[in-house]
Amino acid sequence: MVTLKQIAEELGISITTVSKALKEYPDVSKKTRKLVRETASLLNYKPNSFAVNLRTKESKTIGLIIPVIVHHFFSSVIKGIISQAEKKGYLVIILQSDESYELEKKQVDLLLSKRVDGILISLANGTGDYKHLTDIIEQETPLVMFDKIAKIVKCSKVIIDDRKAAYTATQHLIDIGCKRIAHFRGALLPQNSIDRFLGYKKALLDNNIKYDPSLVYVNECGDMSFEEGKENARQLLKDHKDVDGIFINTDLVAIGAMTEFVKLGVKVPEEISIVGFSNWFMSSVISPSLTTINQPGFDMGKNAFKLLYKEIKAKKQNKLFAHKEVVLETDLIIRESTKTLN
Amino acid sequence: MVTLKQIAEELGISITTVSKALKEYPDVSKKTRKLVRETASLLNYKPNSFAVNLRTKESKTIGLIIPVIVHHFFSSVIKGIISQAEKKGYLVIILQSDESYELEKKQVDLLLSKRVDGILISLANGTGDYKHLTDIIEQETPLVMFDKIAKIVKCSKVIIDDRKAAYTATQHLIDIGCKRIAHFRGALLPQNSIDRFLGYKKALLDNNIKYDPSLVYVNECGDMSFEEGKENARQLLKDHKDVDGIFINTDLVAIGAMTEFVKLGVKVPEEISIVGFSNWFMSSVISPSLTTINQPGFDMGKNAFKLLYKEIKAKKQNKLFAHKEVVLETDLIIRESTKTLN
DNA sequence: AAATAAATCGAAAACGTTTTCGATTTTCCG
DNA sequence: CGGAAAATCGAAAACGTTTTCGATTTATTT
Repeated sequence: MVTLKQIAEELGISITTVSKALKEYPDVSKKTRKLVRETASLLNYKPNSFAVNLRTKESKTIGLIIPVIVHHFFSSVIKGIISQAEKKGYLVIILQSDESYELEKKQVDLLLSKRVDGILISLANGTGDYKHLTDIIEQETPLVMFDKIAKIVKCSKVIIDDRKAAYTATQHLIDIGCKRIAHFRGALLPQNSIDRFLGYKKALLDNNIKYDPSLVYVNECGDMSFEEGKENARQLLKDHKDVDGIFINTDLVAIGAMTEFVKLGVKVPEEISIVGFSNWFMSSVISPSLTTINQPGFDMGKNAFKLLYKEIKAKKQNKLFAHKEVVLETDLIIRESTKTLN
Repeated sequence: MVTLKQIAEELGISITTVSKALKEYPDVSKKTRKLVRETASLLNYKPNSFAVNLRTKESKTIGLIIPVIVHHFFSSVIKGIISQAEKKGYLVIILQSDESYELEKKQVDLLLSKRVDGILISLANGTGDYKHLTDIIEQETPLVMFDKIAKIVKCSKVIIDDRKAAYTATQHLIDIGCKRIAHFRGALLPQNSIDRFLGYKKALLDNNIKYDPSLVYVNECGDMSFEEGKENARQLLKDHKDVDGIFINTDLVAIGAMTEFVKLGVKVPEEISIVGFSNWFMSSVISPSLTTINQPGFDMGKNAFKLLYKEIKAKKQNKLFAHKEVVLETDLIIRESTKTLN
């Protein structure tokens, strides 16, 4: 591996000059600048990034922690982050928390000890304590949270308006004539889950529909899976014969439920209308296709990195940066799983 | 940020001793070892990884280049790689080539200049030149390729037996009575595409079915998308009225084709049987569900990292390591899109 | 108690870069 | 041609760690 020293010896000049020449310091004459550039590329010189990192105290690398990777929404987010990071010359290290608080804590420690320039995180469902996050902030490592956030933690965030989106979804069910609307809410803790539930509830109340807690299905230790949807669907049929609409936290769960309904002879949307959440690609190709809320994963990733980048830049210049909260637009995509009743 | 120096000053001993104490050198007394450990954790000492990298010439970080991220198979591979890397204390930087040779080359350069400890790669469809790969090997950076490989390049590989899998898929169509079997092969270049095509062809010949090139649909600049499947399906109906079975390179394309057939009133599997490839989760929940070849993404990721790890370890010990080629098992999953004709 | 062996420590170099600041050279102008 | 100003260069410190090897201390033996 060729170093500055070798180039210097080759040309009979000092390491300093070589370094400055390569960084186009006005300090060194055009002639030597050119000379250095040429022999550098001739020898195929590549700066030793380990040394650069040590010297500059930055690695142009950020860390990303997400609950799951094999997931349409999250992999879209990853893509958004990476594509944006690339533009600014940053690399991204990906870790997954597997929806476990303990693992999430460990991954944060790992990233901090690796001294990444910043951290992007979407919380695990089980995360209720935020010490590991405030630790990041205390160490002055830029942090931005996206999608599954903790409102308390003081940092930039990029989210959607879950409450509004859930309201829209529920209102749609009401508009097409549903009278008994259930909700599969997933876990209890995550902010999204809370907000979507609140949106659902508010839509009911605004339309003078009595809120019935027994219509809300919680899966405390759930994994938002296909199976979870099937189980909830079976349980729902046992508990309530009169439900004619369901707003479900996630497309995958919704698809599981729909599959189970079809299997048990319950017609969707004729007997039960279903609205999902996230707009997984899958939802558009199954039959019946799923009405859902579009959640812009790629955009969310892009915006998350952009915010992080601003924080990193501000920190480098010792400026302080007012944390921002970006709220992305969602929209209702009406497909075959919901139909006006008559 | 606390350094070895600060601990040394705190205890009135040398930096050397502190460093050795923390690494449990037998060289330093148990008493001072304990003392150092305690004050280190008291001061919340974290070794500066930049300095460690520079000194040890390794970063415990590997690079991963894949064609696409938002993709069931590839995201499974990512998960497999990350989970295995974590066990060995490695972090992974992910880059995507977006199926572009140019971008792939750029990403390789990036990783090499970042001096990652090793590189994992699955080739872009357009990659026909391998200079960038041999460059990696020449620089003595461990390299292993997976799934979309170049046979010529001398390095460890983990793949499936695409030819055999395609043969099995085609044989299944023949077994259920199909006489005119088409093939959507995707791009021309990738090894998988070639092998799957050869498997298809061999199955036909072994069963005394004449191979008809006009039944093979190539999408040179295709993206293996849902849309591609729809287009091919339409074209096929125009070209050939008598086709009763199709073996399709990828599930997503297969699902696109199936959707189009249903839309155009062609019954699957009654009129045309379809076999896909990869076993995307989606394939099990659509209707009709898709017969396909299961491709073990997670396992492939795990094995790829394991091989890379062996190469990295061998390199550190200056041993040479005979490149290995791991071939993973696949299996045919029969679902509703194929049915015995009568 | 002296001689030897064993245990424990630390000075210093090295990894390769960046940057400050002083030194030297060149240019320019009267 | 002399002097000041501008242009060009390089010595050296610093980033924080690891490791070699010699020095010092302690323990052991005769």
